[in-house]
Amino acid sequence: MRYRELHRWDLNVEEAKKVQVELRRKLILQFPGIDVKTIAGVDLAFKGDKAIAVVVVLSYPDLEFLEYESHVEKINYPYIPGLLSFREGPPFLKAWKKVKVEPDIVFFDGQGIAHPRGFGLASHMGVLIEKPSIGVAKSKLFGNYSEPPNEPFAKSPLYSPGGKMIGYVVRTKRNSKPLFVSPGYLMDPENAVHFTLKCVKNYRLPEPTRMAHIFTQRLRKSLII
DNA sequence: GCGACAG
DNA sequence: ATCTTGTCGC
Ligand SMILES: [Mg+2]
Repeated sequence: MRYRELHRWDLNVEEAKKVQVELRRKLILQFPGIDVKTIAGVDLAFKGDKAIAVVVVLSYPDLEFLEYESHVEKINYPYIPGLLSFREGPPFLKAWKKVKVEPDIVFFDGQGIAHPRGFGLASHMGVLIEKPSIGVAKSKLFGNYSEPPNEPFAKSPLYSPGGKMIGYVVRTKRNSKPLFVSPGYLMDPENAVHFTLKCVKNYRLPEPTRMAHIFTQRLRKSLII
């Protein structure tokens, strides 16, 4: 699959934040009513000085395995809250380049627009690969919310300090911590939650993300630093 | 200055 | 994210 090279990656904190502010104008927070037949999940693992990126493509709505691609390279950026895409973006894009089955939607393990500058990992990658994307994070980075009831499918809106609704806090499994779901690119909060829940089976994480995480750990254990 | 802080 | 074994509870 292809992607756009809109900026450099070897940037300091100030420059990286500037890129986020400049690129966020390209965001389209509306889902184009397309026919969804495939959904991809993305995740990364780390070992020593290596970053391991995995992309898994599943059929939709059956969620059957279609393709798995990975890429291993040297870690080139530290983890800085708010700048996750500069650490995980480059390895992911190289794995993405190897994908052959076209994904209609891509799930990322992190935030979409629920971000200090409205441009989290899912939004950033969505703009570069020009695909509808959704941010499915396991914890909060930005925003205010009230805890959703302890029932499967319960959800409560996530708001930015200014009062704008930027996503939903979703309970995908009883007695499990909720997920922070926000639209990345070519997506809206309602559809982001819709597709996330349609991809959930008997686990907290939606299948595309869960599968990508499993493969990422499997590859990590078979990797010799 | 202090607390928050995706992975 | 990673370091790490068992243990508690649904
Ligand atoms: Mg991850």
